[in-house]
Amino acid sequence: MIARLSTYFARTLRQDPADAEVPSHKWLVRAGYVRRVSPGLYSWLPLGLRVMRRIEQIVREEMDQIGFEVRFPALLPREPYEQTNRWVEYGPNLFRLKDRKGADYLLGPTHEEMFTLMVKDLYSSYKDLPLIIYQIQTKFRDEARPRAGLLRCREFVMKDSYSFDVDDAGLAVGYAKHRDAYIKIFDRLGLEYVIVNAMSGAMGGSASEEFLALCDNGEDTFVQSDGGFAANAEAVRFPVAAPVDAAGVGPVQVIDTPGTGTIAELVEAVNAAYPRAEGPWQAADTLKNVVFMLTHPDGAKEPLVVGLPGDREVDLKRLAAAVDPAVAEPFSPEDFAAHPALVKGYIGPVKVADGRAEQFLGEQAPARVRYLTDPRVGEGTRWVTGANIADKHQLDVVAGRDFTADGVIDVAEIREGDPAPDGSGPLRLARGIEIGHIFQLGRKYAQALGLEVLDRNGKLVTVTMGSYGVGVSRLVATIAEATCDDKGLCWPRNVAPFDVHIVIAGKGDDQARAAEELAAELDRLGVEVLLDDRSASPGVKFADAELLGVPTIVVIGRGLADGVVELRDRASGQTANLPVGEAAARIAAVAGGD
RNA sequence: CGGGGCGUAGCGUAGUGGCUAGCGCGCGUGCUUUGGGAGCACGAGAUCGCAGGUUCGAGUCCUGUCGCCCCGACCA
Repeated sequence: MIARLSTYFARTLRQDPADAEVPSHKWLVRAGYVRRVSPGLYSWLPLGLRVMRRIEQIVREEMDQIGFEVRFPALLPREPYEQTNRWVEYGPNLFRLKDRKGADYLLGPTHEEMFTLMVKDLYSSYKDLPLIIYQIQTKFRDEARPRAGLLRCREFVMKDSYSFDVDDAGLAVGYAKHRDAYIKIFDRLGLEYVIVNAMSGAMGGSASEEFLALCDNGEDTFVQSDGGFAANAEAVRFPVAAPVDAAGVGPVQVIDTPGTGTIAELVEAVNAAYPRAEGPWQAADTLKNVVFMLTHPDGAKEPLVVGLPGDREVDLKRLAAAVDPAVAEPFSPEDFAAHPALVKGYIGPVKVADGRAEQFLGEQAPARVRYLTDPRVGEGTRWVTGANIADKHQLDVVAGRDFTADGVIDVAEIREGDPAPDGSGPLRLARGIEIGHIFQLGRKYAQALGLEVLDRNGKLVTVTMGSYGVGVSRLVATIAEATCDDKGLCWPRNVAPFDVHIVIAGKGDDQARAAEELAAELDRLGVEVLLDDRSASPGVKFADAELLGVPTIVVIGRGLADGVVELRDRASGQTANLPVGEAAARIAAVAGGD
């Protein structure tokens, strides 16, 4: 096809929109691909739609290799979501509405229920399985804070698919098929990405993995080692430190440390009053004990003390993942008032009474408080820590000798250079955009909705499921983010809105005629052409061509007198002159077509 | 929900309580121009987010309200 810019429904902006923060958002708006309607809601202009459709098509082609495309309504009745309890569980993120009769509806945030019910409707035997079905459809989530343009929206296009199997082995196969399909999709899109474990170690192996496109503007933090380890920062679990010999360590000593509510003050005070032979005390020699108030799903409240080396902070996101489904909040002044045994700034696991050290936090605490320690607090490690008395700390508190924690909690911040849990080298921290997620769901939805089939013994078994998502509209922004430069967008060939952007850079009739002829010839060769036939000056047209990001730009201008047109590669900036007679064939060879 | 910032033409913005709200881009008409965001002339386009209030007089001050952006909380 040939599209003419003089009449094309698009408008480029010369200045950055005031509300655009990330590059993808800025360029997509400036180049006339999308418009913001409201926070998290975007309208798609022809250029943007063409890119999204091409991405969608790549996703579809790979999904068709493993499953069947279907489509459900976006507007859904409450009932199925009631059955799986998600009408309640999904909480405020669910868009809810009523029809004229007052019946409850929702806008689908994801479609497990509908897929499960459709399979239940059609299938009833193990012989029908395995099955993979998918849809590419608009999803709605009332995000607390939409952000970063198209990266986090309230309405977005997602490919969601679901696998159905009689047993766990089958589920593993469906999961692996999706993993492979996603690798093909993201490779075809030219994205740099990592596959990270999304869940905490307890669940084990491959139950859930995320595909994260590398991007500094991404919302997810992940860690990576040269040895191949990769995980979501929330999901990393470090091994507990091996026991060390503490035989030579003297008994716990209580020391005076007035006014040392923070680790920095403590380290300074201890160095001044109790210098040691091995060199100055460091923050890492202290055992910091941080209190949180947990709220369990049933509403019950419980204090939790986390013990970790004093040079580390608690990472609140890692904490949230570790205590899920409970919710952790910092201990408030009221909480401290209600728990006088916990002396703010001086909390420790040991109490010294009559010269004897005894367990305080954990088992023997007066009002039992759960005490969990960082994996670095291994048996035999020796610490400076709070004495549970205002203005007093303790020296030579040894883990395992003087106290035993109730367990391990790995919520300390991860630092660049920390060793990978599997020994594969130092970790690097990086950010990514979640573009895909694969997840072994299990039987939750099948059970709730009664999806059972007869097995080969004639016995009813509940089907096991997987759910798998790709953020299609998010991919538009992700690719833009990954490929744009200081001039604008720069699309990979297989998702670009057009194959070739022809700029008429001269005012002469011959140039316009040559451009039209070239466009027509390219069109015959199956190349999709955007022809800038506007009467604007060349500078405007060059700038717009770079802004729009079509990978191949052809300039027909002053070179025409010498019988050549100019071929420019948007990404590399390289240019070449082509004889007019050969131009169409040579351009079609680089720019593709049918 | 907490913190910070901002609402003036399609976009980007200026505007000590005082004349008819200014500028750039974009838009229309005409002439000139055409290889890196052209020039000249004329022109259209704004109930200054909304509602109250103070004042002889409010874009400007006060109160309320709505909306937007960023950080965090929350959330896939």
